[in-house]
Amino acid sequence: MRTLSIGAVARESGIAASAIRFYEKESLLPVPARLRGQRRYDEGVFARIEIIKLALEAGFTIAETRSFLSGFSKETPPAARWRALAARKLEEVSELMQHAQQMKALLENSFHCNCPSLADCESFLRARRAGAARRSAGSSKSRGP
Amino acid sequence: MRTLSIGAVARESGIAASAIRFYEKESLLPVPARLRGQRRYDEGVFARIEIIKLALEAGFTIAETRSFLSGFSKETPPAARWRALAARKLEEVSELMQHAQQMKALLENSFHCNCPSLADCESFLRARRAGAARRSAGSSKSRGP
DNA sequence: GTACGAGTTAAAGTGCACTTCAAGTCAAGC
DNA sequence: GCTTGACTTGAAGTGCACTTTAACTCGTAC
Repeated sequence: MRTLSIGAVARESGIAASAIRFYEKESLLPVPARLRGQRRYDEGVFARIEIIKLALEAGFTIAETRSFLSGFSKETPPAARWRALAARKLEEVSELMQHAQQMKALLENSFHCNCPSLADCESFLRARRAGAARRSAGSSKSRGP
Repeated sequence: MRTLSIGAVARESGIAASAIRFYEKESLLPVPARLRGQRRYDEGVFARIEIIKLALEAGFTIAETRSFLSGFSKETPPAARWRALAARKLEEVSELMQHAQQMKALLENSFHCNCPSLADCESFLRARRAGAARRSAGSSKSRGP
């Protein structure tokens, strides 16, 4: 059975060895077996790393990602806590997507619009209206990813 | 004509006064008029702040947001540079949205899935396949917002 | 046997987006 | 006149996600 060094995992997963060690220290990755003092990983580590990447890229913090991962493990003692986190994060991710969508529209429009000023820009006004609607509905102070 | 103090703008826009000063220092906001040494804003500042918020929430850095804003102003000398930035950012925002979408699916699915381990989880495997497809197509190292 | 490359550690450093602090000015209310 | 509250400044501090550094150990190749 093939086991991999940290360097091999770094190359194949595309994340730095220092980041892998950091994730291990932060308990995002399990402490792997050792061969003469060096970490040895099996293929399963890639699945874990993919989730970590996904979560971090979607704006989860390290602590949240840890919770998320523990919510997935065989033992889920504080199921309620995990569900609450998931629900909250689901909202945040949805918001993030809305913002990204608006920014995307703004960027796309800015190619074929020559508004003299921001205040006249159609796509910007649309985005602003959407933002205002969201704000009046109940909002958050969350900084994106 | 109503002019507003920094405190009023902070309250109405929902961003801290310290952040407004910071944005001014970073040239995201124009230097406003002064009344007895204190900043006086007109209503137009809210439009500007909305774009700044949108851009930052969509993962733009301060420097990129500055470029974005200058791309919108009456004078756009380095139009090519701006278009290049916009195109690049458009890609990044699209990627961000994909990641967010995957994470959303993962979160939603994790409510009614009781996978014994990550490796068995359908929604996770879907996400992983999507990720792998993207990776092989050409990728980035961008950290989200 | 020694140079090389890849790994190990704890601790310090980095970049970003702000916030907080310390020390001050100013106008209004008591 | 003195307090209160909102503002001013530059400088230092914060939290996060890593990276870099320094000093070290191994196994392999020459």
